[in-house]
Amino acid sequence: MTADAPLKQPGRPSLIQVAALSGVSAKTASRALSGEGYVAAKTRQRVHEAADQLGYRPNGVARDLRRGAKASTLVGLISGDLANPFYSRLASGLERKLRVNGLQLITASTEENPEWERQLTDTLLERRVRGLVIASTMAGHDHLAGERIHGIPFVFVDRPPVGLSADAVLLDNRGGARQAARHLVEAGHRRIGVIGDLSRLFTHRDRIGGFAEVVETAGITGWADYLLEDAHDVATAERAVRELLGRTPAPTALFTLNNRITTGAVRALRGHPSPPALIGFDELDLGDFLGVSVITHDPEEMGRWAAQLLLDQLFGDADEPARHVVLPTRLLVRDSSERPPRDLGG
Amino acid sequence: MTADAPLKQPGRPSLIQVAALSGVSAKTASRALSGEGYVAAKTRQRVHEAADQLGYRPNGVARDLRRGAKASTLVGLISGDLANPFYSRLASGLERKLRVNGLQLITASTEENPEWERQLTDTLLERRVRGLVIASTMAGHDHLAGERIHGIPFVFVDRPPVGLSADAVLLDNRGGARQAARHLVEAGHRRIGVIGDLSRLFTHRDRIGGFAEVVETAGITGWADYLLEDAHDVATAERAVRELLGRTPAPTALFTLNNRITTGAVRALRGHPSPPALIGFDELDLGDFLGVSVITHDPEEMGRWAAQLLLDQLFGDADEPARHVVLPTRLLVRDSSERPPRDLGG
DNA sequence: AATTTTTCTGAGAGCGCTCTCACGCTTTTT
DNA sequence: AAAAAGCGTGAGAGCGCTCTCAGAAAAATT
Repeated sequence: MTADAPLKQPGRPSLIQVAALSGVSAKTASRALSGEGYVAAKTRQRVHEAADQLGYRPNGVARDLRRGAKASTLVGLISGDLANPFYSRLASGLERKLRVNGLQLITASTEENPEWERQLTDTLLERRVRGLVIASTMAGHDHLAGERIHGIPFVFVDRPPVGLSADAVLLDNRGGARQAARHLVEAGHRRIGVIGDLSRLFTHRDRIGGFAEVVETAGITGWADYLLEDAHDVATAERAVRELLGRTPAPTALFTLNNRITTGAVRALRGHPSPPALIGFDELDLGDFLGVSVITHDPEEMGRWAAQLLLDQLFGDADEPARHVVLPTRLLVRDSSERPPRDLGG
Repeated sequence: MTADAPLKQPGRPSLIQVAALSGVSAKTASRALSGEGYVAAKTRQRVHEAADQLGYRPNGVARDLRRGAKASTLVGLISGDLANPFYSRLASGLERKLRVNGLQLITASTEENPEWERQLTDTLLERRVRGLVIASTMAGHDHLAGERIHGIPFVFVDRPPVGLSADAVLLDNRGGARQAARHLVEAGHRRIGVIGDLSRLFTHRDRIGGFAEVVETAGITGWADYLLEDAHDVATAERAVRELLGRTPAPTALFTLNNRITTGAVRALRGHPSPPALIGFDELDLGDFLGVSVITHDPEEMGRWAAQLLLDQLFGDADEPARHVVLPTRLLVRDSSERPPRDLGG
């Protein structure tokens, strides 16, 4: 079952056929259907009837080709994982702001696979979407270098462009991690387990960097022994946390570097007699309910900003230099981080 | 800031220019870049170098126009709310199955707004995607009547087509609701609060229907007094549950008709001295953790089936009649539904 | 009555690509 | 030696639409 099977295509009616049936020229039919220019009322009606009768649907591909990319109303969002509430909220903010400006959002998921990301960006760029918003999982973006000049604007979100100057909306990952670390250190924790996502991701490295700053300033050495990386899904994170808690001495606190990992940690800590303190990056769906302290931020706002930058590129001065927007994070203290450090081991 | 601002388009290089730069005809350049047909090795290289130098990117719109819709690799998914884990899991199953068949998935969200759904389907159909998967929020689908014959295949998911014969993948909503109702009734509950989504949604009506069957057979009258509808988001659901619990007599059990509503109920029940039994439709993110009984099913499987039906339409016999696939549900009993009915009132 | 202006329509070109058809060159087969 | 087959390339058409340009008919102005 491959792409060459015999598929029959009865052929859709074209504008020409609608025009023929209603006894006018193609251009007049076009005018009647698009509502542009002068068309006599009864001509318009005749054309519409013919179109309905034939089941005509305009060919947007041909229209786009003729009009050029600037006519398209589609904006693409490429993200790693749509199931992640962070991205779906970002998409939601983005979509709303685009919609009020007459643009439609379509999204595609790469599942953090650079090869698929490349294929998807290529497909969308070749299809001449109006603009592209990318949460990239790739190490470099040289292949996009020509795009900005050549017309299709794009904006990076969550993760910055590498080897390329382009608009971006980022989070203050470093600052957020510092807030979390400071909170734990000030509560007296010295052994803090850190569970991170894919180590190649920029956000991840920045968060570890912020954490490291604070703990090293506090004179804590050997913190890296309690660092586990590449826990990309909930199950892996859960296992990583169990592993950390089984050590001697065990960490008295945990810092989980994104929402999925936090979820895994919550699972691992369930029913634990003396759970370590816990603080996670990203808000959690039932975070308040579960009493989990988090470094929170506003994904919708990130989406809105991405839309704004895109709109500026579309309708503003094309010669503007690339802009970076950095959004703040906020420490939200709930129960989970208030557990004092109890020294169990050595 | 509208769509007519002065936007400068330096113009992207076309195949013609690549051909000119490398001293060959357009057709040869096309062959060299697409890797099809015979091209001398050094000609191919020359063309590729010229393309790189100019920053050439093929115009997929023109290619699609020339080749016809059958060349496209894009399949669209239109759903009500991508942030809902049900849809994102569905999208995930769909995407994977499409990908191994060389197709790419793009998704668009309607936020349950029929007008936007219409716009998005139109846009995607006009852009000649290869196929369309729709979780429709519309009351009728006459406007799609011509599509199946005219070429672009589509599959309905979660919600059936109305006024139209088309492939669909549905859930056994009625059966699932019966399971839930039976479970509660057999535990002795007589006053069961039911909180539902938008009453116009097919899934919703079917679930209420299944519930009604069971309770009426059990001789329970007046159940509709405890039915609250149109709780489309978590907050509304939470309020609805509080309202129900404040009544005299209060319901001894709750049946929440989808995951968002269940989440709202969990919130409302937090810290309640004697919470009613609870069972929800759809699995919950931390359902096992929270101990919430649910009617569960497999959204990924639904996505895979949708892909299968689409592929069959694309590569199989075009004259096949429309098919409907109904997927089973399963009762998953956890703590929340084991609370016995205690009579508080009347 | 002659003019300008407004309303309505159509012929023809062309967006950028790939397809059909054709021609020449080289290598292999009869 | 000729014919047949395999390679490598290009001219020209056309996918379905909208644009430019232009012309005719109707309405409004002098």
